[in-house]
Amino acid sequence: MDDGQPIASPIDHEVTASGRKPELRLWLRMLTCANLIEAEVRARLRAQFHVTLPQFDLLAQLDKAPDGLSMGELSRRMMVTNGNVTGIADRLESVGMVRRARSSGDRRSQTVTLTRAGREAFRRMARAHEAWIAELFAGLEREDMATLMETLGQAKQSVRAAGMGGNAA
Amino acid sequence: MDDGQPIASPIDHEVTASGRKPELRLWLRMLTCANLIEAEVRARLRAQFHVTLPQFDLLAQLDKAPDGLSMGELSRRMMVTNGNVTGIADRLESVGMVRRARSSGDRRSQTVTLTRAGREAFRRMARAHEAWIAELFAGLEREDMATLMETLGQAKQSVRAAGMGGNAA
DNA sequence: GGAAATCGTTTTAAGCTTCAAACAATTCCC
DNA sequence: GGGAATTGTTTGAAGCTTAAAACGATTTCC
Repeated sequence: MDDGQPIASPIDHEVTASGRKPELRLWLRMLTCANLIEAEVRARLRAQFHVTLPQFDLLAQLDKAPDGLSMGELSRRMMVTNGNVTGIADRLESVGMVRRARSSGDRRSQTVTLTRAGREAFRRMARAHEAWIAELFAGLEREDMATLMETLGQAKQSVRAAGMGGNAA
Repeated sequence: MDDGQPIASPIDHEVTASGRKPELRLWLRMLTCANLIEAEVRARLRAQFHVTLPQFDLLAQLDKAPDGLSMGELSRRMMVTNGNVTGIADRLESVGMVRRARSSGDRRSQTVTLTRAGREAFRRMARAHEAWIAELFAGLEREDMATLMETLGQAKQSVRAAGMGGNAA
């Protein structure tokens, strides 16, 4: 046989974080938490639907845009590079989940749409996905969820502010 | 020139999340937040130290283990697959940041250690990294940080419990 | 002592990701 | 109208990631 260790769970940076600044510990905890969930979702998408997480993300964008999206628009919405979208769309197209067609107005542009099969498959996945997430957070008090939502919102704002100010043009 | 859109920030799944279960919205918010920070750190590590995030993670593990670690132990601590560590260590070795040596006791095993240069470089990075994180969270109230830390801890527990029960052997 | 199982690591194939460069079509602007 | 800049997409190179298979060394256990 082999010894392969199938699913390697995500990084638990936290074990490492004893005598450090509280910001760092907070970051490591958030990262661990997000990685745990992401790994779980990724594994289930793969096992139950034979799709990768980025593929699921792309399908989700298209599902919300009945008229389809251009590659560039997809790239913006998913917030990954253009080249990245090209590859993901290629694979989804080769499986018949999406279709690409030259846009009428602008011949540079391609419009990507869900095929019927793609939409049906995605709907099934989305239902399951929503249930998984609820399941993963089931151990959380109603109130804690609200608190988390709120404080994460503040964190997000803080990060965006700092990221802009400290970095961008 | 070219048109390349350099840094593509991480996915803001949130825009997409209106009429959904609160768990889903919470998850999307957490993901956005983590992605924003990760992208920022990744970009800064690259720009200022010419290192990738996984490389930084590996160095961090070694820095805390003065006697070095085996490949397998690194893999466990970083919680990624063995093969993954092989590649990251290869690259760090080729740049002279780490060294690999056959273990004395067990000839299957390799012990990876930081070189002097590797350790010095890492220390510089770690200092900067800690400051970046503090900077990114600077907009957060002291109290909110504590709350986040606490509720994220609960979330982590919930996820781990569900991940196990719902999935593993 | 030797076959079988296990363990530590690397390799391989497939996919994701970025940045940068290349191309083509379009728009700007004179 | 025609050259220059811009825009939409793809391609290429490098690195990360996983799962699965391959290998060698070691341990187990008869």
